[in-house]
Amino acid sequence: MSRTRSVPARQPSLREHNLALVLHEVARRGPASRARIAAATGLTKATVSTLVDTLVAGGLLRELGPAGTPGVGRPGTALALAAGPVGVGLEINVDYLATCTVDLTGSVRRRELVAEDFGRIGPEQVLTRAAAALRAAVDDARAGGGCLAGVVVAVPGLVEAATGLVRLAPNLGWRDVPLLAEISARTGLDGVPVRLDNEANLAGLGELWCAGHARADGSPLESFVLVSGEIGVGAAIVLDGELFTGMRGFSGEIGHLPLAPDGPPCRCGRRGCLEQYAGQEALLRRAGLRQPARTTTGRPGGPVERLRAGATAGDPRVLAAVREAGEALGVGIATAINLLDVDTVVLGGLYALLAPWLVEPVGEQLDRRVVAAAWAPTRVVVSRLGADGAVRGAATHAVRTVLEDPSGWLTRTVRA
Amino acid sequence: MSRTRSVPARQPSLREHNLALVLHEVARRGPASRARIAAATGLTKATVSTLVDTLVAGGLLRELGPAGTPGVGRPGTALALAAGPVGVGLEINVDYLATCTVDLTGSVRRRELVAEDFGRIGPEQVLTRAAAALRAAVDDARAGGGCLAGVVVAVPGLVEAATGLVRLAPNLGWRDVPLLAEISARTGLDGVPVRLDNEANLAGLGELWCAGHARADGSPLESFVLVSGEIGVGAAIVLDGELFTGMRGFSGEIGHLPLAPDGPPCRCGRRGCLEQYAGQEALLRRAGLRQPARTTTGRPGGPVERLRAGATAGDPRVLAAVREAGEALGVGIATAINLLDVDTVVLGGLYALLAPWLVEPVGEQLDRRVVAAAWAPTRVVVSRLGADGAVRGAATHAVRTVLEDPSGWLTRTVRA
DNA sequence: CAGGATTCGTTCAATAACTGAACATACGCT
DNA sequence: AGCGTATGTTCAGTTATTGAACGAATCCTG
Repeated sequence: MSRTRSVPARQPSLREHNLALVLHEVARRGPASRARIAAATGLTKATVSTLVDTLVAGGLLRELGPAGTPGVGRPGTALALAAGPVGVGLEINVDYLATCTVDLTGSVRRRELVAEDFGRIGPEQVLTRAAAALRAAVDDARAGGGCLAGVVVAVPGLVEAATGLVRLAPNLGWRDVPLLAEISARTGLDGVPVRLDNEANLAGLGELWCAGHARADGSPLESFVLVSGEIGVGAAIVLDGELFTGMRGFSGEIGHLPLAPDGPPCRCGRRGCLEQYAGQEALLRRAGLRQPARTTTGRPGGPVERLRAGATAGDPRVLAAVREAGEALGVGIATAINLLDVDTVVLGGLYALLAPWLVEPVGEQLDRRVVAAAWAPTRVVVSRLGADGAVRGAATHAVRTVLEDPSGWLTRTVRA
Repeated sequence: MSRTRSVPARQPSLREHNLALVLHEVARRGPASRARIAAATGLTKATVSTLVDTLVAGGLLRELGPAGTPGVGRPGTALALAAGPVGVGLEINVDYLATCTVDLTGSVRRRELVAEDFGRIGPEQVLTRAAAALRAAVDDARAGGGCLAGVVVAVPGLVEAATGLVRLAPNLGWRDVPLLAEISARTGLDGVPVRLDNEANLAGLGELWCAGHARADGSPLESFVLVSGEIGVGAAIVLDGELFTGMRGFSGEIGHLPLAPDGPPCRCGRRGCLEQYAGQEALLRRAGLRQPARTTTGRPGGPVERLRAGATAGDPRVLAAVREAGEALGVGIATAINLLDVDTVVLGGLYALLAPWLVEPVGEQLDRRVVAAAWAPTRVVVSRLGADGAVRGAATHAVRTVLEDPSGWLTRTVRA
């Protein structure tokens, strides 16, 4: 936001701002007439009319025809988001590859999931498969007449968005992989913006945009921390409806929070990290379940399902392990909340599946450890997208650029 | 920033933005001619001229007369910040009360410090003294012809900026004190905006604006975490030149980060909190120095000075205590950095005074525990304002509102 | 020392975009 | 059928930036 400050505001800046304002209004509150939009935004009916004209001409809004709303007065013609441009999300994970195509309205146009163990084969081959899957999604989108707004790739690990590098993805066995360059080279998507982000971060955005969470007063949930349990433990920080990525995109690394100086040894070289209590492998080990090949969240028959089944059946070892994980997680989340002062925690990934057994121990720790708990009560909710969050978030993130800057999008597509 | 999105941009919005742009340019890079400002901001010379006219008329800029810069071409007339409006900061602390008056250029007009033990007397009396000190500062500022832009009050504790309440200030023994209302009632400053914030937060802003820190490449330091050691341990989070306060202003509570489940008991009811290793009282106790009356940072002859003297003299108990505090602090800071991904830590308050003995252990822990350390090296620097930070930050914060929104300031002062 | 080169700041017509009011349109109600 | 009401468009008016032209002030050069 400070970046905006250093750029001059010319006349067209007004237009840009107000176009986005109108489009956002429709996106948030659904179809509405010009008059209603004017009232809601504070713009004049006249202005809204001209803005709507350019948005309709640009394929971002469409008229629904005379509204059937009964009432006195001339009925307005409702305006809704046009399907218009689409965004594509690609998720590369340990044991599957997923793509997702989403249009402006947020509806999913296409989903694909390729299951395969990617922890075993090298980055080269994974990237080839990923590029093929992406290519298929893009071709399909274009065949369907959609204009491609962008692509966002989700990877579990330490991701440097600015350079497009995957710095460290322990579960994939990657280190300093130039993912963006490789993907671009293998798909040849010229002119299409391709971005990269952490899987937990994108799951956070998915939860923000696609899950329809609401606070107690009905307003949308716009600030929260999503903790995502996989092999590691990651967190997405969403503040005022925006993802907080940190200076280089490395925010939310909560997995190696030290809990006990003499706890179990961690692969990071220290002891007693959160991951050693609440990570997937630790959880399985402590629950007494056999350690299988590395697998992520919630495949049927997978290890997490067995964990869930054990908990449901009342297996005392499983219940104890999950409770301990919940307590450890609660300590970690309390630390994050003390630092960030957000009031909502979303349990994601693995934790969404184990939520029934986690909510209580987590909540207990929060009540005990959040310094401002007396004045700022915290809420624990469960992810509604589960393992889908990251791809959904990625695809929506891609198409959302149009919503954020319709003016830029319009000029770009007119040029092309 | 999302808040801005929901408001229509009218014609005057351009003016507001560009006025701020021009004023910021002068504030950041010092006196400059109209032509230079135009080049730097990207605005036209014509536009800059009219903007400068209104800023000069409003008393925010002044002409320095023909510039003596040698060179071909007609010399420009340099424009500099006018002293113009002033901001007043008031700090209420455990053993002193401080006020500070700062003008637009950032220079301190007046400082006052009243030493007294405020931990012993109730809020009522403290507020009366504080109001008197504030009243004196305001009267003095007005007598000097300055127009008062605002007042900011700094308090060590959990502060709810939105309501003006001090929720919890353990060192003062306060709980749910309606500070803003009380101060307003006792000073009768009608029409002057009075705000409230946490002492550590304001020290962070002081460091941001008044200390002239620079990164390795010479650019100003705009993202950092300031850890401030007093009786408790607090942190200010500054991101992209803006203070991050959290949803309700409770961010940065790092003092009760759990380090060891079986560590020394803490007044919060749990064990092994950071405060029990790195807080002032714990530090004194562990160093084997007598526990005196509660006193804050760095009064000559005070306990912190004795600590410093002990370390300088090489007292092994003191050195061991300080090193342990540094290690504990390092763990806490590493946690914050893993979550936030900032690259600089500022040691403030007590820690600024003990910095020579802290930098090494803190740095060691950061190298070991920051997950992204290999790609995102962290830097530890020392506060340059020390105990002055909070008042300076508060006063500057007050006057900075004018810099952020000159247009609003101009209309407000014309009305008055 | 006169003329050219160069940079600074102002003036003025042109342009972009929002506003407000007036007006035509379309519907429900009596 | 006619009135009241809400919608959407048209048009003149206002605000603020732009671009180009111009006078002003200084340095450099022959």
